[in-house]
Amino acid sequence: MTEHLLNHRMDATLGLDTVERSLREQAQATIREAILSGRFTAGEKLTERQLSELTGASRSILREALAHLEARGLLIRQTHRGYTVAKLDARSIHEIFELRQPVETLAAELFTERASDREVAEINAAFEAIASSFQAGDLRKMRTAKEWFFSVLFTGCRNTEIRKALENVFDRISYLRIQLLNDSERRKQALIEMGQLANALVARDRDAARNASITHLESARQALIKQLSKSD
Amino acid sequence: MTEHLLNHRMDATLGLDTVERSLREQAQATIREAILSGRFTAGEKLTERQLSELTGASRSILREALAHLEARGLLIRQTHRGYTVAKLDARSIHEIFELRQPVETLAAELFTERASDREVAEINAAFEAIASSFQAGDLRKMRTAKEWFFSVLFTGCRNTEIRKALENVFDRISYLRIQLLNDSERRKQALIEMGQLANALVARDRDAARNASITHLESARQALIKQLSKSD
DNA sequence: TAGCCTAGTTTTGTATACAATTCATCCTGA
DNA sequence: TCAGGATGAATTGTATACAAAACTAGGCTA
Repeated sequence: MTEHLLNHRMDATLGLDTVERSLREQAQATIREAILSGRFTAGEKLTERQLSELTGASRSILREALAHLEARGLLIRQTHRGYTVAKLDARSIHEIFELRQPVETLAAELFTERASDREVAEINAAFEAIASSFQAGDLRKMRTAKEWFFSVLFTGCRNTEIRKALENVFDRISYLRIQLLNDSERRKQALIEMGQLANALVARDRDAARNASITHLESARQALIKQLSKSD
Repeated sequence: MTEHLLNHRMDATLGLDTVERSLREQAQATIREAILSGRFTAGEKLTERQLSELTGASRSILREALAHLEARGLLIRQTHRGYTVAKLDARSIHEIFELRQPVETLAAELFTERASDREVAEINAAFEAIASSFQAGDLRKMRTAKEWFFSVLFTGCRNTEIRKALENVFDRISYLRIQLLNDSERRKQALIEMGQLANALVARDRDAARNASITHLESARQALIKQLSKSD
């Protein structure tokens, strides 16, 4: 598959090529992207004026978008004090992983049984995209490729509830992952573990997928905690 | 404990006695309550005028509240066509239970290890409230008591991520539970199963809690599916 | 009579104006 | 010097006005 075709398929899966969206949805997506990409840092205060300039939307639109993102846990609202980007402490991370562990493992298991052959192939392609962006050292691309991988995983497990629950959680930890991946040792380890997961998924081996998922999550959790204790 | 004191503690747990809330939060709560109580039926179209009358809020406020509830999955928005109450088909219910099963079971297990003695006592009180409202045949009170029970469970497991994930899901199936509980045979069965769960939680018996949770969920799932196939 | 078109009404989408609150700054007085 | 408060700017909370799209009903035509 050529690079171009691959990107096209990735965009299709991630829903990046839809054009017709309301102003509110556009604004929402813009703000979300700014947070996930690390342009806004955790705990940062966001004023409506600043966001209005960023998105080009008026305050009515903006405030709807903000209410939406608040409900998703990406923003924190304090009455009369506006919005700040949600911040994660060690405790929140612990809780998130406690939730992810059974849910993501279930998703991997279900994928091995329910995914179409096309999706299995796509998981493989997504993993290769992760590996190649790793080689290139392109962090931005790596995030997108990872999003693609998990998006296919959640689609293939045929359960939108799992998808929704985990997507929310993923949004909130994604900028942490950017920090984390600066640790190149950890990055290499993560790649190996994801490779094991990808292999198990492609082989439709439920038990192996389960084990790989558990291993990967536990190792990611420990690395995050370690990273966090270092930065504090 | 007197009835009065019991209600007081329940209100405290459910956060019903906070007074200072922004108009938006009030409107949000009012609409949410109207949906959960079955006043708005699944699939029903909600016009902004109607909601404005119900909540007394202006459209700005309303639309923020609606965006929030949409993000939580309680409402569906179609561009230029407004909001409708989210509808659940058999497939969605299946997916929800697939997610609930591992998460709620984990919550019960964690509760046995982490809950304070006060919370253990409160779980007991909540279960008694469920049982007594069952005897009285008071559906409204039964829903509140169940909310109380699960609220204590989620608090006691010391994981707000689990709480958030499940609260969303609970909101969306709560009006189904109202329908379901009209089946008095099922209602009796559910009470027995919840009693087993409550006992295990009070005894802090992790394995028993796990088993009771799994049993209860599986049985509730089957009942819901059966009920749903009947009503269609 | 059935189907389609159209005018009018309703509803949603968007922008803006005003009020209330918070925040920053600088001034005063001990 | 500095604690405290007055003042004005900035920001959020709330309401309303106007534009655009969708729905409705009634009449017209085949």
